[in-house]
Amino acid sequence: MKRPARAALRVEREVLPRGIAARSLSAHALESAVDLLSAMAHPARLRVLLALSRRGPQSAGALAELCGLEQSAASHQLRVLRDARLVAAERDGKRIIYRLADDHVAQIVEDALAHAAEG
Amino acid sequence: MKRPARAALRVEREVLPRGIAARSLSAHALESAVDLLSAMAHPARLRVLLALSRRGPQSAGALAELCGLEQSAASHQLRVLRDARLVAAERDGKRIIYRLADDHVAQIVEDALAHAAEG
DNA sequence: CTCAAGTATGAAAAATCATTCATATGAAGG
DNA sequence: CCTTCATATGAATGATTTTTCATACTTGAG
Repeated sequence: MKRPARAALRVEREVLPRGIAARSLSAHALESAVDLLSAMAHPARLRVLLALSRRGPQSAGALAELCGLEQSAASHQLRVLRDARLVAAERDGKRIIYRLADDHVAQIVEDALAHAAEG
Repeated sequence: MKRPARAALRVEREVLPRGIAARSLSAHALESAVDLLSAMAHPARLRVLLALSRRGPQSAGALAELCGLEQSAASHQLRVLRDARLVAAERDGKRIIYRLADDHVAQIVEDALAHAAEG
């Protein structure tokens, strides 16, 4: 650890009723970000996202098998991911094909893994 | 059932037929990533990270005020962040100064917010 | 040594989340 | 229709997290 010893120590007594951080970005954006992260913060769901990221769109059943999940469990997790708009679903005959909602999702997943790999 | 694969690393589940994910990603890395994301996936904690990212190192008390948290609550959340190694703490007199553990953390926070802002 | 400021900790209640099992829906084929 | 495959849903239980309150620790001042 390094010592700050500089201006940082001076900053604390500013009059901020409820905090700048609380206001400087919309509460909605922060909530959305939390929802996004919450949806990713689960082993099975992260696996699903990773599988979609690396192998492309897959059916619910294929994802279940790829990730070692029971059918029902997979479906529940996929619903969480869908609700959080991390994945999109499309029916194809009997199957339902899932894909990542956008590139940003893959980006965050990869960043998180990269960070984890370092530490 | 799972069968003994080559000893070595303890792989919790191996149900991926010829899975890229199975090989290229250790179960440990995935768990670490989940821990990282879990620690960020909370409104108060994300606010703390954001405050640290945008305003630099702060004392526990300053963070509490910036984020609109009670002392005890802030301390509990800071412990979660510390345990997950997202922040580092350093004592300075009576105060304890927190800072982001590394740039990767800020990166992920900003990515998540960027994504949230879009959708 | 005593006190106050700044922070941390522990325990218990409350809230949220995960897992499982059973059942329901919807699509295609006979 | 009836059956079967593929997927979703709901309810119940168990586990984990959050929140709050009270209290303890540490440091600098006097």
